[in-house]
Amino acid sequence: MEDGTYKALGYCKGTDDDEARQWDVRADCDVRHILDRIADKWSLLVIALLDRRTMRFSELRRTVDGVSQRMLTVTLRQLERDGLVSRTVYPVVPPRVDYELTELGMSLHEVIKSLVIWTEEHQQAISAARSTYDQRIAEEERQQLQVMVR
Amino acid sequence: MEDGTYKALGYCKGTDDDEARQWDVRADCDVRHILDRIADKWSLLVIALLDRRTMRFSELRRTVDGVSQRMLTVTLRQLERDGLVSRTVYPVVPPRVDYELTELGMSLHEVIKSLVIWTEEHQQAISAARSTYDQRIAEEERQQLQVMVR
DNA sequence: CAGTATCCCTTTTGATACTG
DNA sequence: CAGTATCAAAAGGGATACTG
Repeated sequence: MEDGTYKALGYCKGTDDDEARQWDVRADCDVRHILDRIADKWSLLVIALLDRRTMRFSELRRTVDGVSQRMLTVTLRQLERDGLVSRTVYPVVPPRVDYELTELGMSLHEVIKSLVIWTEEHQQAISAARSTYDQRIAEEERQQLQVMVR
Repeated sequence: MEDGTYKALGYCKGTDDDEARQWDVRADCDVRHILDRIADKWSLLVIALLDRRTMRFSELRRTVDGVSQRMLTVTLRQLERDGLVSRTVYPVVPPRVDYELTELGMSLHEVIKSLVIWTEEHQQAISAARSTYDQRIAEEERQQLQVMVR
């Protein structure tokens, strides 16, 4: 549960010949760590689904479909910590907790939306590429066997 | 090494009350699986760094900084399989292999570029949010202790 | 309902050694 | 150089039980 301690510090090295490349270049620690969090399976989905309206925990649990209670809780906590999602607890008898995107979260949502849309638009192309690749590999392996038999 | 077998099939359920939500909604298997691949730490970085020019394996290894040889290889293979990156082997004596984005990869690069830029632009905001959150939690824990002592 | 805490298994990843 | 193979360590994640 404790965070703040990052395992791989191998990233953080001084900038050397940087500034030469286009833009990402100074992949310093902060950006990398934030990207790691955002480029997370569940984070991405939660932000993608939390579009403009609040959702209750159970609603998210059902919507994200496949996420365990534990993972959803962990993910939401991280997003809350990063200021991307706000959490509102209503002190009613069957507990009720609402989640919604913050301003920051909404700006990220736009970007992630593009990513999801890209994926939807190109899933055919990717599937096709995979088939082609798999076939090529299978073919190559077959030929390898031929060679070994001789 | 064998792929094609996905662990969690819990995702893939029929569409029920879908179509009601904004856009992600039909988070069917394909899109989810592709997103999982793209929203990967190393994939993201490789695509981000592979901007418009070819790079050799060793160059990528140095640039991505922190990636192990194994992970870079695995990542590049996946990207190649997905048709996002092309791999060119030169049959020279110290082996030389060039990687570059395909058309498909370049279109994805644009989207990922937005994501990286967003991250760069908002890293301050996120850091601030984290500090605020951590302080709030620490404060709450302190108060919890107070209660328990009585 | 919305969690938290634990246990435990699986997947991921890094280190190391070896090869064309 | 650009991998592949193997193994051990670590992180991720599920199942279950319990709580305010």
